[in-house]
Amino acid sequence: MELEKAYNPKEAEEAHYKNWEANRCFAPEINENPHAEKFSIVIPPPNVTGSLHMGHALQHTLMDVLARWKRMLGYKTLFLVGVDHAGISTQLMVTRQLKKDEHKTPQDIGREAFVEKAWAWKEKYGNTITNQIRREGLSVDWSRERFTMDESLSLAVRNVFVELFEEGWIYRGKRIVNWCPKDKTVLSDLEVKEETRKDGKLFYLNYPVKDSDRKITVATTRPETMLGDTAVAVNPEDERYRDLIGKTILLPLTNREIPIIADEYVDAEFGTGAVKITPAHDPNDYEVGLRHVLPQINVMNKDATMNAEAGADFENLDRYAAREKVIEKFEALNLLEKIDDYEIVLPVCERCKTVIEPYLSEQWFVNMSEMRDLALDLMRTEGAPHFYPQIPHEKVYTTWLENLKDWTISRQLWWGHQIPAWYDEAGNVYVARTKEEAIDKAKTAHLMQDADVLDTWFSSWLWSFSTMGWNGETTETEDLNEFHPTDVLVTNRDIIFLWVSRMVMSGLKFVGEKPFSDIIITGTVLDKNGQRMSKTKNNGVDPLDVFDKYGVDATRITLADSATGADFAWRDEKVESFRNFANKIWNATRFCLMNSEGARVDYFSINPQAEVAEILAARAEQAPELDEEDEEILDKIIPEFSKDNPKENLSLTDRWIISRFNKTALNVNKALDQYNFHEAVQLLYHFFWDDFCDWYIELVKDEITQPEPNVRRDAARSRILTILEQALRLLHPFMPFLTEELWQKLPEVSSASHNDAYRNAPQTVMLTDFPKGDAAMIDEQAERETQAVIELISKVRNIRAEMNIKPSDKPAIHVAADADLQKIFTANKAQILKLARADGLKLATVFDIPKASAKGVLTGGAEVALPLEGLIDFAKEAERLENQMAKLAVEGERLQKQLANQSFVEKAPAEKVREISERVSEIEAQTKILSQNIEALR
RNA sequence: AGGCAAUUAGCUCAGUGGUAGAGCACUACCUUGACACGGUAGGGGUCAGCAGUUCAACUCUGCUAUUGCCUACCA
Repeated sequence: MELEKAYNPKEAEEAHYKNWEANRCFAPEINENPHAEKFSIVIPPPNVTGSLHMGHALQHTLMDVLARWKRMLGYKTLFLVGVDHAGISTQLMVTRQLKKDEHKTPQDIGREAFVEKAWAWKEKYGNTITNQIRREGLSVDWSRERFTMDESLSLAVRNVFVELFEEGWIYRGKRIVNWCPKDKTVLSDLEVKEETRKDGKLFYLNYPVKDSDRKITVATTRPETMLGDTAVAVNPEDERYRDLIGKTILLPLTNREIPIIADEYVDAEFGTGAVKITPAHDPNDYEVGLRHVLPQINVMNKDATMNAEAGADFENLDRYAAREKVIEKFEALNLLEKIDDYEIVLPVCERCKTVIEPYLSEQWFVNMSEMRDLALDLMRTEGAPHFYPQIPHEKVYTTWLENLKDWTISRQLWWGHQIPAWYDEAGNVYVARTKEEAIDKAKTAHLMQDADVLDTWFSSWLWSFSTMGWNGETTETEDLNEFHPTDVLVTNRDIIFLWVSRMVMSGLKFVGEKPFSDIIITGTVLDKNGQRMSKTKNNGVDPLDVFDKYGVDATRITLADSATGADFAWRDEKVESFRNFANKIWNATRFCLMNSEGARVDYFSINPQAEVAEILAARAEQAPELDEEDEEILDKIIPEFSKDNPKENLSLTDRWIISRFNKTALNVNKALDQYNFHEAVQLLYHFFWDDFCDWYIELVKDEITQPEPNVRRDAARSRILTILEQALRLLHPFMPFLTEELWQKLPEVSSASHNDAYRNAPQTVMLTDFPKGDAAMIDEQAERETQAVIELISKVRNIRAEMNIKPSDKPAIHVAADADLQKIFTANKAQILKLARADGLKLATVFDIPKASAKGVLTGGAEVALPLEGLIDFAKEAERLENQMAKLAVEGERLQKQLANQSFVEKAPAEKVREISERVSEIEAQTKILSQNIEALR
């Protein structure tokens, strides 16, 4: 089979995803093992109006790596996907479209028609993000795809609302809330962001005191709110104003008299020490107002224009126009003290960036104290959920819970879950699951449902279990039994409060268990300058562009490699290097396939012990007529070799790569167990590139590429193919498309290593057995011996490069070494000569070589020399050796000093002391050889 | 204002109480039948600064500086 010269991701991506999805490979039911352990992840539901960004790509990659890994390990795996209905965003989109297409407002068409349009919008555009999730290669079970406004999930919302109301945790009340005048809805504290304005102003207004010629100066950033002032407050201890407390102010521009009150809230040191109090337009003033029983005068409409309460001069003016007009009038009245420049921090709407107006209105709230305590207890008693990284997230989470405030859950929107509360004509409220129930309770049919909907988070906080069929009435389903709690949640730190903590609280409250055991908080993907990506800065990197340019697999493994928990700057150079890695894998496979005739992928080819053991065990138990067949298999797999000691059938190089592979597999599993994605990627990268490509392929190349079929060649071909196949499995969770593409091209894979749980499933690498790594196959001796071969080759190459020997020149290699090393070098002579580009290998215990040679020292006191008659520059060679000696001297000196230190020898662990003295001897031995060699050159 | 984190090679980042690592970039050589998205060999770091604990500190502690994030905001 001949492959293209380079990997082309596009085709593979489309074909394989379609195939996996069509064959339902992602559904947990593909696992036929009734005793399989369970593994589940629910995706944080992206916004239905949204599209994929780097943060998603990062988190999705990690989730999919875990899901694919566990699935291959034989876990019955549920990776559940869905989107949320994004109340405000969707409403904005639909409103905009309505205006564009029909020049109408939502009010023009009415609630029912608007909601219909929103559903139509969702059907038409709402699959953008889910298609992008397919593009990413996520192994999510599409048959269980959920939407927060699905019937069952909506029922869950209603039931939860009713339960919390009946228990007294949900209440309705008039409060100062964060009001977005553009979206015309309340927002929770968490949906409000801050924006610093350097061009802000602080206005100083003079308020005349009644029956006096004195004035009190108050400072404000929002002068228009003075129209709603109902008091001026000073600190009770403030000498300057003490005599004025109890007097009244003639509030300019109105005909109101307002009291001067004393309240500790006022900081005498700040500003003028006197504060205007506007209870209907400021949260602090609201509190002051309650304490002093002040009237609350709301001077604004819901769109932040002034209302009739503001007076005829101001009615219908926008808040900013009103601000100017107030200032003009104060100036005209000679009551404007001054205007200072003032850097101001404004609260803005997270979505539309409109400046939030603190606004007095009636809303629904949840008192979270009971649920908060459940979550805090869980952390105290079980340490759950366990945060990765634990620091600092666990502390941030608990601290926030400890200071939890009530949650504003009503939203003045039409798109969402309408609040299940009805009012009779007298204004009494009836909370019920359905209108019928409400009528029963109210004993009248003349009921009006609350017009507001619930915060989108009020449905997504139920996500871990509402997606599995819990709706408050059905509370037990097979999925819940099998897959809840989920194993791990992967998300970013921005929604620890908005979502994570609330999910924990709802899980404990409604299903009596945590929603997930572990939670991975990823870092933020920054732009290449380390700046946060944002639409305003237009510095975002679109993952889809990256997919197009470098392939999905390269992007995924880049993200996994970057996932250490810390923020990181996105650099194209990095994904480029992983694109190169993908290409390396492609070409290594290409090489193996070019030389695959006569070979088969068979696990026993790299573990003949297992094969022999299995056959001998079968022979012992079963009828003797199997014997002939067994002999045949033995002959085929381990031809010509000892059947009594199968390990000897493998060459040193084979034992080495098998050891390296098993070590890598063990460590990759260990890294993934700890969610250490970076470590796993590094292990895979270096195993594949350094061990497999740079050394293993090169060392076995001659044998593999023999043109004539023979048993040794074919056995070697089987081994390299088998190791490659195992490596592809190991890489699969990170690079699903490339590995599938290549795996499909391998010669038939013997059944010996198939994953039993998926025996009736289609042939795909994603349902093979994930290599766990076998400690028994780690062979430290083989690693040491191969290291010696590698060191020898590298040393010769180093000398060649430093002495500028042409590639075409092939000197002989002289080695002085002990008997053991000589044996190893002899056994690998052919490879050494080839890779070092040499023409002969002369082994001896003691050197006897021409003076004109370049020499090098190897570990263990062995020496290597290249005779370079006529080529060598004696002075240059001496200099080269002296440089090496100088380097050793620096290290030796430091270590000598350490050994000379009495307290080091006494207090340091004996092993450490021994290690260092051994190293010192090694350095001394090498130095001696080097100086002899230098001497010989003179 | 309070809290937290970071500071390691030119760049982006790993890492560990016991001789500093990767990728990219850089230098020299190489179009050798898997791969130039490649190969071979190299150069490059007082691990922000100061003090302390320790036989030993890049790693632990404290302080300082710079940067970033979060929380709360005073009109």
